[in-house]
Amino acid sequence: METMDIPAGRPATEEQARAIQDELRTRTILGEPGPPPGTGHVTGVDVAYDDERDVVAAAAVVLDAATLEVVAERTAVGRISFPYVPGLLAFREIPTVLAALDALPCPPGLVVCDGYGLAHPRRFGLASHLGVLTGLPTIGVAKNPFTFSYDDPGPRRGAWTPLLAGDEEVGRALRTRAAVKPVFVSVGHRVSLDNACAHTLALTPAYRLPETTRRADALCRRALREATTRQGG
DNA sequence: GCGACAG
DNA sequence: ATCTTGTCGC
Repeated sequence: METMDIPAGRPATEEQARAIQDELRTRTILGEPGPPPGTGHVTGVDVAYDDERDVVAAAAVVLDAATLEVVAERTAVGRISFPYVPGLLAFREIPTVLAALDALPCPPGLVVCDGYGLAHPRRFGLASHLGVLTGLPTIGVAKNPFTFSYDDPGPRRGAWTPLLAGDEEVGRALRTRAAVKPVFVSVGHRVSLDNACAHTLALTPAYRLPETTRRADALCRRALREATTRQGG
């Protein structure tokens, strides 16, 4: 992956973190469609924590978008740099995620985040933040609606409804499995909402959550277990 | 002021 | 996110 040219700056306070979000938000690109689903690479990133031991492990798993087979995977381990604060998740996850992405031996293509992008109190969630820092196309696929509202989509796979912040559409509740709770898709950087949903459906041939997320989740948990297991556990 | 609140 | 046993079902 290429080097980032934007100062990330680890905030010391929540106030500083919000100020960084407000500044970086102006660099978000929302006018591009993004890569077509089913082509190139699609990469899942996820993070696992051991707060007790102050250890965090991130994973990046690159899939072939056409076959969903694993092309490459890397992990990174570090210390926890920020507490979990709703709306400031990126500051907790991104340092280690960047390290895992940087270690990849091939271009990540589209990056799928476990969380939100535009659907965020200041319209700058984890996926937006990661996209701006790396320049890569990113989307967010979350398991919960956070503070946003939505009407339940129809029962068919592919059905969706707007995810709303008041009257503003910040994402979609998308049904990826028939009659199963929807996922919550929002754009990060350089991808349209239509395309983000198409990618999400392409990544969910068998389960509610994208294969990228499932692979990255399993891998970062394993990395965390191995990191803590050979220390003091 | 109180509760809710991505992971 | 993480703490945690069994259990229903394909």
